[in-house]
Amino acid sequence: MNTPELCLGALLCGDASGYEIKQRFETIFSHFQKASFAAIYPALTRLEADGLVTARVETQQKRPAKTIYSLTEAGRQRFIDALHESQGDEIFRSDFVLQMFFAELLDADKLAETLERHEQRLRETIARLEAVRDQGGHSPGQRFTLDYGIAVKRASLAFVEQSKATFIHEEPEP
Amino acid sequence: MNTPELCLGALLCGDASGYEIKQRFETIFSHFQKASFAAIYPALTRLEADGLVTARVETQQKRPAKTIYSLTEAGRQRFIDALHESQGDEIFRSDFVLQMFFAELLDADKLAETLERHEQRLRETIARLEAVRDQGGHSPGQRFTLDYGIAVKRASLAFVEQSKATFIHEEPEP
DNA sequence: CCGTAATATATCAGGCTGATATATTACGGC
DNA sequence: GCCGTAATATATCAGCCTGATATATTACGG
Repeated sequence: MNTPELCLGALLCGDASGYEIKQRFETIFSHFQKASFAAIYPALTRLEADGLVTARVETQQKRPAKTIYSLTEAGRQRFIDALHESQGDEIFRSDFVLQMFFAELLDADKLAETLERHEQRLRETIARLEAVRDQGGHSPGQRFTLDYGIAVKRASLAFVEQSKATFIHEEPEP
Repeated sequence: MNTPELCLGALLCGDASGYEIKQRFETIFSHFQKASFAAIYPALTRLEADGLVTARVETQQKRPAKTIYSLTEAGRQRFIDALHESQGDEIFRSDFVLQMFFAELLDADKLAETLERHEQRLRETIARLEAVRDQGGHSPGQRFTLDYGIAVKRASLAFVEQSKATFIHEEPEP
């Protein structure tokens, strides 16, 4: 899915400004999609021109004015169509795994740091997803995405923990 | 890591043409990195200009001539430096998870197909990684990347299998 | 003999990221 | 009361990258 289609999906969760759509990418979608402001704002302009969203300006007392976008019925249908046509493609790219591929070229110190840093990031991600899950109020689909993320990250963490012994050989204190 | 740096890594596994480097991205690196021809060829030209690789043309009896690239010592050192400086960033983007997030908007048929298609892809990926692993001859680091991929994909598969019942309600035959 | 696949390189349009810029307000510290 | 930092809100640009497409040659199966 490209950024315009993803914006339609974000707006399915409720009317929002470009800034608020970006926030949705960084919260509810954060573990499986992302988009930058530089992709979102032009996408919204284009979607409005195509009649898939409508825009209204909202002036705020204590904040800059914002342009709120709403899905039109055509926009809603377009997103549902895109969801049905999607092939469910996944992209995984990892510099961590690349580092491990060439583990023999890393200093012992750097290798240990790489593994521990990755472990820590996995723990943080798991904790964050669990916190969101435990807030409750999710649809079965939303719940699936959280539990799926947690299951996968836990498996990664377990594997890294278990592999540490193979790669890190503690030097005795001098 | 950007494409030029990744090409240096690919060349660490032995001299290669642009075409052969692409093949390495599709085999040994396939489960954690990727790059297209349109990124690889300009990268190699640039790396040669920077003295990080050398090029030689090799004419073949039964194939078009190819330009073989070799790492220079500077190129080797540059890659090792990049490996040490890398923050081990990971990118995961999944249209499958997006489909599940909005599972309620999918037809029952499409939802079942989405889950089964994803299951099948996971099984294929696991089988491919296991086949490579079972060929043997890998360094500990390479072995780690294969086992890590297998562990993560198995966890994904187990979770999807277990979740199917929640989302797919078999209609009795009419 | 024909079509398809593999080898080998190259390029282009378009999409996206990361960085940067601008303006406003809120808030904590001193 | 002042200053810096953070959050809100939008916008733009260079540069990188993908997907598609093009070209030429050879191998192979039907």
